[in-house]
Formats: sequence, C-alpha cells, structure tokens
Amino acid sequence: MATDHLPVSGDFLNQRLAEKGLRFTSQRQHVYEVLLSQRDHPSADEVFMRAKQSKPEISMATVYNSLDALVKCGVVRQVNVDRGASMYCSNMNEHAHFCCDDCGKVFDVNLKDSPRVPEVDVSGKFEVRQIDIALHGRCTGTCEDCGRREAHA
Amino acid sequence: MATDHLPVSGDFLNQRLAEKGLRFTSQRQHVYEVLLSQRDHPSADEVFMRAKQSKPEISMATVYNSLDALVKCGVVRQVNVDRGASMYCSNMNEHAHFCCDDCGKVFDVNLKDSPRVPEVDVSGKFEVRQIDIALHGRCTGTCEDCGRREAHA
DNA sequence: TTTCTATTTAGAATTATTCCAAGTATTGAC
DNA sequence: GTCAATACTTGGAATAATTCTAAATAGAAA
Ligand SMILES: [Mn+2]
Ligand SMILES: [Mn+2]
Ligand SMILES: [Zn+2]
Ligand SMILES: [Zn+2]
Repeated sequence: MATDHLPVSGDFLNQRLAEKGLRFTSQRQHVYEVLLSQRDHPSADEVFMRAKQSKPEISMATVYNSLDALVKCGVVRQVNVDRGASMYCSNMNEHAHFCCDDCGKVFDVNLKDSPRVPEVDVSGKFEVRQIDIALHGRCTGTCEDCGRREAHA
Repeated sequence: MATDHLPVSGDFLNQRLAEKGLRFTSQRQHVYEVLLSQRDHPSADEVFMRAKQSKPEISMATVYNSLDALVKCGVVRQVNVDRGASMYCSNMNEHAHFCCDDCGKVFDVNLKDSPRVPEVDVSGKFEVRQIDIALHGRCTGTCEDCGRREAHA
C-alpha cells in the first residue's frame, strides 16, 4: 500500500525540506528512515534509541530538531493522544489514530469512505491545515501487549 | 447554550463520580467549578493557580488527581494538541478543537450537521468510547494574542 | 575562498507529570 | 455512633519530556 521507501526517501525528502527552506542533512534523512522502517508510533526517545543503532553519534536534541523539521515539511505526523510523550507517524495516508486507554498503544485506523473528514464550521476565522482524529477506547479481544498500564476488565 | 452551572455542579458531579465509584470531594468540586467558570482551555498548572485563589491549601497533586477523576467520569475533556501540557475543557457539547500553530491558543469549533463524527473502520478490534478531533492551522485576521510563539507571516 | 547562516552536539535547565509516605476524610459493617 | 477498611489529599521528592545554550561544524551564497 505505502510505496516502498528506504531508497526513495533521499530525493523525496530533499525536495520537501527545500520547499520549506529547510536543509537536507544526514541526520534528518536518518531519522526519517528510522520512522519509515518501523511504522509503529515511536516517541522521540524511541526514535533516538533506534537512530543511535546505526548512527551512534546522533544527539537527542537533533532528534527533536529532525522530527520538527519532518513534521514541518509534511512527511511525518506528530501524534498527541495523552499526557505522555508525543508520538510520530510516517504514514501520510489519510487515517485516524486509535489509542487504547488500557495499554496505551496507538493503532492506525482507516476512515470510511466519504465524507472522509468531518465538516467543521470555522467560518473564516481559522485557516485549517491539518485535521487530527484520535479515537479513545480499549482494544477488544486478544491484545497481547495489553494490560501494561492496567489490565482490561 | 450551556446550562448555567455554578449552583448545579454539586449534585450533577456527585452523581457522575458515583457512577464510576469515585468519591465526591470538595477539591474535585472546586476544580470542576474552576473549569466551568472560565471556559478557555487551561493547563493543569493554570487550573492549579486559579483553584488556589479561593482554596489556597489545594495541592498540585490533587489538581492532577481531580482532573483525572473529572475526565474519567465524563464531565471534562482532556485536550492534547501538541508537545506542551494537556489542556482541559468543560464544554461537553460535541465540538472539535482548533489549535493555532502560531499563538498556541485553542478554540472550540462546531462540527457541521450530520454526519457529526467521521465514520471510521474499526472492524471489531476496538471499542471506541470517544472521538477527539483537533484542527491545526493559524488564526486569520485579528487575533490579538497571536504571535506569542512566533509572528504570523 | 570568505562569509553568512543553518544545523548539530553535549549537557544544563526547565517544564510537566508522577510517585511517595504520612495524615485526613469517607464509607460500610457492626 | 464506633471501628476498620479504603479512598483521598498533601508537600515534596523524583522522574520524564522537552527546550535551551554556547561552541563546533557544515552548507550555501558571494
Ligand atoms: Mn499513524
Ligand atoms: Mn473545548
Ligand atoms: Zn489495549
Ligand atoms: Zn494565532
């Protein structure tokens, strides 16, 4: 479904960064590839740990900087579901996020066909650039990792 | 539009808390009234500062506890729009949140008529309890407080 | 090359949230 | 009502998450 990534990210990212006046750097590319290669929803700290595996000299500050740059140029989404750390999502297809209030995991969920996005009344006072839809609840059935935060009822 | 509140919150809140097995306390009532009396979207810290004005002995830990209790029993919504502190909203009418990426302020925006919520495909794997819709962009026109984070273009 | 600016880095600093242990209040059983 | 059990509150310490800073480096422009 998603176009396969690792080789394509260079040129693509380069162009997207340039459009926003941001420079293409090896750190930003690396952070992007970390996000593409494992499409769960890691926090900045998790991205940092993964990034260090093949680029041990990268710093936490640079991970934050890179994540901000990737979000700003529109190749990554920042996901805020609770009081914990922000998470990052490299799936730019239109989708919503389901957050299990028991285990804390975040899953992509597809929006059903039209209307894909809610019609909102912003009556000229706001210029909307992005819509984030977060669903809260609990995973049903067999969620193996569930119960981290507290066991399901 | 919203039923006027300060006198009504006691019994109402008492019942909602009881439904979840939570106790009614003066602190929780007070935090709730703080949220009802100024319907912007304060952070826990802002709630703490407001709450202290008429109840100086209240603690930060209790504010967090109370906010959690109010959210859990469904009389307050927790709003997470970015990496900053969570915000709290006592407007339980169906609405979405617009967050200005320049000034950081959060505004209630109404969803247009049906379908009010997006149809999502959760195919039996998730039990959805709540849907949070956050719009990002920038306020247009005359937003006096805008430019705190950085000036509009 | 020289200059200018953006980016990276380590670590300090700050902010946000949670944890803890002791005291207090509330509930339910008797 | 008394008593025990449990929930809640409190201040402060601890932790987690994010931002800041100042110096070094790298990239782009002149
Ligand atoms: Mn996602
Ligand atoms: Mn609101
Ligand atoms: Zn779960
Ligand atoms: Zn604004």
